[in-house]
Amino acid sequence: MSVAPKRPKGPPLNAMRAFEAAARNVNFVAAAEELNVTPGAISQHIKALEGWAGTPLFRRNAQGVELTPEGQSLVPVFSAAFDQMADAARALRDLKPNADFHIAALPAVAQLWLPKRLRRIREELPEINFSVTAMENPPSLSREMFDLSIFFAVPDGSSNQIALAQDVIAPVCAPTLLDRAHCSNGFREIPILHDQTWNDDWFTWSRNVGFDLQIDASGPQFSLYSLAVEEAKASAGLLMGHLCLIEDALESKTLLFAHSRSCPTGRSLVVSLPSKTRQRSETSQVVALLSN
Amino acid sequence: MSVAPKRPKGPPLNAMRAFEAAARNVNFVAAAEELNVTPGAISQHIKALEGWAGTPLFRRNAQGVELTPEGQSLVPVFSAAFDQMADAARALRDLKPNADFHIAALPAVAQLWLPKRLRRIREELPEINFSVTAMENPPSLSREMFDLSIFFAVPDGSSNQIALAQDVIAPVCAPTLLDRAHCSNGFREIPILHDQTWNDDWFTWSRNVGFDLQIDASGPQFSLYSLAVEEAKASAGLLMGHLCLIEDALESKTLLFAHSRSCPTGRSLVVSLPSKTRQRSETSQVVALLSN
DNA sequence: GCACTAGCCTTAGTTTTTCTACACCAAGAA
DNA sequence: TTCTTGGTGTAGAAAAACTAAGGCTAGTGC
Repeated sequence: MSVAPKRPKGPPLNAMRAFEAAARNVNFVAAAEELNVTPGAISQHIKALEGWAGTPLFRRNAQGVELTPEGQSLVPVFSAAFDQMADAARALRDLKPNADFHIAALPAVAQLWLPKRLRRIREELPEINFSVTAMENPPSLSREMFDLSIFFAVPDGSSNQIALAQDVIAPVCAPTLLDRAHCSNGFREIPILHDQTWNDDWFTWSRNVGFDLQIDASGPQFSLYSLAVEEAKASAGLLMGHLCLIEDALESKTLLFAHSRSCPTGRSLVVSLPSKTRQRSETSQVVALLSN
Repeated sequence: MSVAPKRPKGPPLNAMRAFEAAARNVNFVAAAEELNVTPGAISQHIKALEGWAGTPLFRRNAQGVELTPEGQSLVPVFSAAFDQMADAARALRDLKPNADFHIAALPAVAQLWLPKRLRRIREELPEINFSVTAMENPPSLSREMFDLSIFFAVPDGSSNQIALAQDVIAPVCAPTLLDRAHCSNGFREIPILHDQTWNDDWFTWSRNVGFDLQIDASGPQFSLYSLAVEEAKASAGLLMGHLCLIEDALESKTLLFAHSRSCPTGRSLVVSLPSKTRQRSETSQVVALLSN
C-alpha cells in the first residue's frame, strides 16, 4: 500500500552503463578499462543496480564473474539502448563542425608510426585538428568518440577496415652490438629486450625461423615498445623489431638486422573506421593520406 | 595535434537526459518537474552539455527558452535513445516479479477516489503491492516507471485509455449551509471555496448553466481539492463538486447539492496504460477491478 | 600440506559532482 | 507601478562516484 510521497525513480544511468559494459565483457576489470575507471567503481555500480532491481545480475566467483540468467536476459535491450545513446552523443559532438579528429592507436603505433604521417597530413589538411589517444585495446568505434583507430589485428575483411602493412618481425640491434657479436661468440651474451605487451614475439620468431634460441627471459622488460626501441638504439641489447614501426631507424641504419630471417606475425597494421553513417566527412581524406 | 593523455569522454549521461526532457518540453521548469529536480539543476546540465558540444542548444529569452536549429536537430535521436533506455530500465525492473504496482494519479483522485477501490482490489489481489504517487501532470508511461495512471483528461480513443466516468460538476455544500441559505437571502454571503488547480470550475459551471453568479474570487483558496472538500463538509462554504470525487459524501448526505443544475466539464476520469508490450501481467486484472 | 602468487572483486573513506535554496534579472501582464 | 513567469548564478549541503587498500579463491612451487 502506502501513498508514496516521492516519484519512483528510474535506475541510475551511470550504473546502467557500467552494467552494460560489464555484461558485454563478462569481466569487471575490462569494463572498468573501457569506461576509464577502477574496477571498484564498476563493482559499486553493479551492486547499486542489483539493489535497485532487487535481483542479482552477476554471480561472483573467485576467478571472475558470470551473468545470472536475469542479467543475461538484459544484455540485448541494454546494448541496444547504449548503441542509441552513442549515436545521440555522436550527433551532439558533430554539431561542432571543426571538432578534433580523434584517433585511437596502440602506444607503439602512436609514438613510432603515426607522427611522421600525421605531420604530412597536417600539412595537407591544416584545418583539421587531430587528437591522438594511446591505448592497449581497440575501442569500440560505434560507442566511443573516436573517428579512426590504428591497431595490429587480423583484418576481418569488412569495408571499415584497411590493412596498411603486414606485421613482420625480425631481430635488430644497434651497429655497435652487431660488430661486437661478429668479433666474439655471436649474440650469446647480448641481453634481449622484452616488451611487455609483445612478450611472445621472440617465441613466435624462433619457432617460425626454426632457430633454437634459448630465450633469455630475464632480460630488461619495457612497458612501452618505444622505450625498448630507444634502448636498442642505445646498444642495450637485441630487440625484436616490428619492421613497420622502425622503418626510419632501419633506413638510417641506427638499427640493423641481427639475423637475415624475418617472419610475419599473421597480423597487420589495420586502420578501422566507424560504420559509414557515423563517419566524419574528413575521414576518407585522412585515410587516403594515411595509406598513401 | 597533441597526444591526448586521457581518453575523450562522452557527454555526461545525466546532462543528456536533462537535455532530452528540456527539449521535449521546450521549458526548463517542466523538464525539472519531470525529472524531479529544480530548474537550476536543469539549467546547469544544459550548460554543461553546451560546453561539451561547443554549441548553444537553446536560445534563452526572458519569457522562456527555444531550441536552436542545432538543438532541434538532436531531438529525434535523443528521444529514441531515451525511449530505449526506458525499455531497458523497465526490463530491469520486471526481473523482480512481485515489484510494486505503481499508480500515478492526481492528488485529488489519489485521496478521494482511489482509496475505496484500492481497498477492494487489495482484497481481491492480496499478492500485489500497490504504490500510489500523487502528481499534477500525467507522467509519460513509456518513460517513467508507472504501470497505470488516473487523471482527468479528454480521452483520445486509444486502446491504452479507459474512460471511467465523465467529470460532472455542481455546487455543493454542507446541510447546515443549505438550511441557512433557505432561511436568509440565498447564497450571497456564503463564501465560495476555490481549488487552485481547478480555478475555472466556477466560471465553467456558471457559463454552462447560464446562472449569472458573481464569483467571489476572494474566497478561501486550497492547494488540494481534498482540503476544500473537508472544509465544505465543515460548513466553510460552497464548493464546486466534482461528482465522481465526492460520491460518498453525497450519498451520506454530508454534502448536498446547492443548485439543481450540474454540468459536464468535457473531460473524463481516464485510466491510462503503457503500450501493450510494456504492461505488467497484473494490469488487466487491476483495470477490470478499477472500472467494475 | 603450507606458503606464495596472481586475478578479480569488494570495502571504506575521500573526492568530485550534483542538487537545492535563494537572490536576482528581464519581459510581459495586471 | 507591481506582480508573475521563466531562467541564471552562487554558496553550501547532499549525494554520487572514484580510488586505494584489502580480501578471497585457485593455482603453483616447495
